[in-house]
Amino acid sequence: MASNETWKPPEIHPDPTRPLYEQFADVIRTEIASGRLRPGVRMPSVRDLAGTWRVNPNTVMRTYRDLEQIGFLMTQRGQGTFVVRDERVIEDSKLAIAKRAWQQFQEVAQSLGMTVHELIDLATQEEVDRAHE
Amino acid sequence: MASNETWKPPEIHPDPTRPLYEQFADVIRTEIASGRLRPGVRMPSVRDLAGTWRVNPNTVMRTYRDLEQIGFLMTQRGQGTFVVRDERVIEDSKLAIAKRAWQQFQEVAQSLGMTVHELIDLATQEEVDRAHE
Amino acid sequence: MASNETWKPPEIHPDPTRPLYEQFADVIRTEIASGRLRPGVRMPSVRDLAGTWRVNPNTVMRTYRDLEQIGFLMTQRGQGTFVVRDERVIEDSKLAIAKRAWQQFQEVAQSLGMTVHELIDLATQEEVDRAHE
Amino acid sequence: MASNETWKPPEIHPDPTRPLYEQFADVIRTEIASGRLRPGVRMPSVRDLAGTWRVNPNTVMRTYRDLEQIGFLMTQRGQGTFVVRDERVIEDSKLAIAKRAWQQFQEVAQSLGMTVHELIDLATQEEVDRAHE
DNA sequence: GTGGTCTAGACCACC
DNA sequence: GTGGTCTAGACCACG
Repeated sequence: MASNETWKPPEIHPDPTRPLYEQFADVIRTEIASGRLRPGVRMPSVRDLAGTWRVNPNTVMRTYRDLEQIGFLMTQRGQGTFVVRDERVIEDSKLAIAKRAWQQFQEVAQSLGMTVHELIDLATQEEVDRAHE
Repeated sequence: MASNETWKPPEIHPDPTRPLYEQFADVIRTEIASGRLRPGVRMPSVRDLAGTWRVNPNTVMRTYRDLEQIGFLMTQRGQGTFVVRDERVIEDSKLAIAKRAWQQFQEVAQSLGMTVHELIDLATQEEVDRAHE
Repeated sequence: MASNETWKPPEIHPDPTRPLYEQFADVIRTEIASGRLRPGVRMPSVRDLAGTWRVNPNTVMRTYRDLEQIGFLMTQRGQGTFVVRDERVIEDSKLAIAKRAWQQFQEVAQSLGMTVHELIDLATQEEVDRAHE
Repeated sequence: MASNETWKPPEIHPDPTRPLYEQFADVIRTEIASGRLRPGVRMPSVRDLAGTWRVNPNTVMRTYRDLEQIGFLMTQRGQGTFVVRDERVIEDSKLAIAKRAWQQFQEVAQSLGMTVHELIDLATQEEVDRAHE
């Protein structure tokens, strides 16, 4: 069932203001989405990855658990943790993430009484006003 | 000097995963941005709002303090807490909120290895996929 | 004992972030130091000044009490409150205030490990650095 | 990643008229500016410093939070609180402190109806007056 | 009456 | 172990 391909964990540059486990999940998600981490590949063991990234194993464990919950990884007891084989599951997960992010963005727009387009315009326009202060 | 308008605090539905004081600040920000809470209006006293929302006064105080620091509210000693009169400050704060929301959205896109346009397309065009289930 | 001269309280523009009684004391001190309020002149009654400035009489009372303590005013029971007659007392008070302000400034300098001259230079130089950001 | 240097908290002599958390922030700011507390050093834990100074942990936490907001400290979740590494941030903060101190000094001068130069002269040349007492 | 400070102590998230 | 949130309640400064 396991693929023989391997995966080389990228270097990390953690932002100390966000939870590590969350940033690690982002990294792995990106690796999967970009195709560098392919369906069916076996993930490094929690201990190995924790060693590579010089962090507490509990932190990596939490990352794996979260990625399992959103459907990117699956664990087989005694065998290890694998990238989910069915690409459709991954696509569905990406879709769920996209929808959630978009919904949150819409909520901010609504909370400011604006449309999403107005909000994007506001966020991306460079402040000309500041010039004459 | 103070406005005689009043404001009726909306009902709250706290999300247990985020700090109350933060969610309260979001609620008040929304009320201001939407025009329901207008510049110059006096806020309910810390004790009153704490009573209405059934929380500890310190929690409301923390919310008021944070909103004061980012320029939404101002306190007059012994008089109460007021929505800032200067609309420009509010506009500036809206800009900051917009930029933050947009940045978070961009980060999600990046973590999935997509552009923001691709992410928006994905989030808004899911009906096609559902057809073949 | 009382002078027949009178004093017309200036208009005030309170800064809502500082105690009123403190700002009022500043105003009266300035009036005395500038010669507009002369030694021996009888101050308005607490009620009158509170009426003129539209504030709580307790606030004016606190101001008078503080100015009495630093030697600018003196109260004669049943007669009212007067600007101290002896100019030397006022000069001494000014000196005390000056020394205290200067000492505080020196303490800040020391706390930053700088001389007062360096601190003044730092505070008054316009930031050239900011230009290239 | 963290520095191994340590820091011995100085003794404190609280002034009962000012908030403890504010005085604590002043103490720490002084320690940083004077070089006794160096960039990257780990601060004592909230609980430890509260024990050393015999105050409630919440009070120390408030100090740390405020110093974090103005850019002196930074927190790493589960790891502790550290003096910010970037010396530029500290220089900026020093500038802000200098400007504030100078502004307060100017305000005193204004409240006495004097220029800052006259105020400095008055504060530093009092020995002449004393001669004729 | 208003906001603000401080304490004591419980409970949680993170590493 | 770390910091962070929240509560309960006392006490103070201000107007």
